[in-house]
Amino acid sequence: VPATNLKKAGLKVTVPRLKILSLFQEKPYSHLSAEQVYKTLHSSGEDIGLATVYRVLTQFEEAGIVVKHNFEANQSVFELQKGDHHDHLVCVKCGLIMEFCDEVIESRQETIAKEKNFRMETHTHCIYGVCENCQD
Amino acid sequence: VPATNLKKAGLKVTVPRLKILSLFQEKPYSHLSAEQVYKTLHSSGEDIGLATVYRVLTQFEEAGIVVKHNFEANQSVFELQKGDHHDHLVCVKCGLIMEFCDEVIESRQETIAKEKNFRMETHTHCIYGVCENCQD
DNA sequence: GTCCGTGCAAAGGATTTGCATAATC
DNA sequence: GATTATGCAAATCCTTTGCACGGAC
Repeated sequence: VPATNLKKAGLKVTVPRLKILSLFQEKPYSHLSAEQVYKTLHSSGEDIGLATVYRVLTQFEEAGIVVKHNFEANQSVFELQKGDHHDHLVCVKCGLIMEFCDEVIESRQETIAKEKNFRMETHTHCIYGVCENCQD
Repeated sequence: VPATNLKKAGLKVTVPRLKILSLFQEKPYSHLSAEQVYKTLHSSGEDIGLATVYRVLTQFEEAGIVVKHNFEANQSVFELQKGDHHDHLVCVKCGLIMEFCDEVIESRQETIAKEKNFRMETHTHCIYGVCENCQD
């Protein structure tokens, strides 16, 4: 029901928006760069401009449909906002991305922000290392 | 003793490297972008090219003298490697960066990695929000 | 029909690189 | 003196923007 999701977000239903949203919904755990989205669509025969991909991803982020991460300095990646909050484990060998969520950490963070009179809005927490398969 | 630090890292002692290292050592808690380093040096009368600033910062990072962060998508910031580990709070209004370190969070992380048979190497943890001064 | 969305090409900003000169050891 | 570093300008990469056309409602 990608069309419904778009309407709910106050976005007109257009081909680029539908295709991009479907791409993320088909693989809810994928973390894609704008370039990857662009190339994937093109290899499926879709003729969607890279500028449009950037614009749509930005709109999706503002609408809370996707989340943007800057795991690496040179490019951002996007993943579907699945409703839950979670953080990431990233394998530095194979690029595998796993998710985790820990209540103890979540509540400690709030305490820390409070202590510093800081109004927390979001946070990112990413553990880098080697996944099970890459440890041979 | 910036010159000693450079030699220990296997880097020739040059004016740009000395000046850049001194800048970080004078303010051990500063988090500076390449552009900020460049501008600060110029307002002190130093004539150091921006390309050199980038090259030196990269070398310092490889030598473990500074740490690079991608808090924001569009530019990286660098801070002195002080030996300790710590994480960050970033003000989304004024860009202020504060540091924190929490033992509870640190140990929970290790537990999480262990549960997933993941060998943790590093991690980044960044809380975004509004600092005391920007809350008016 | 109006307004918003898109594609393309050009612009923008951060970072990197090529090359001749200048500095270090 | 040989080698490495620097400065400048040009190049590169990711991302954004201007504009005329096409599509959604």
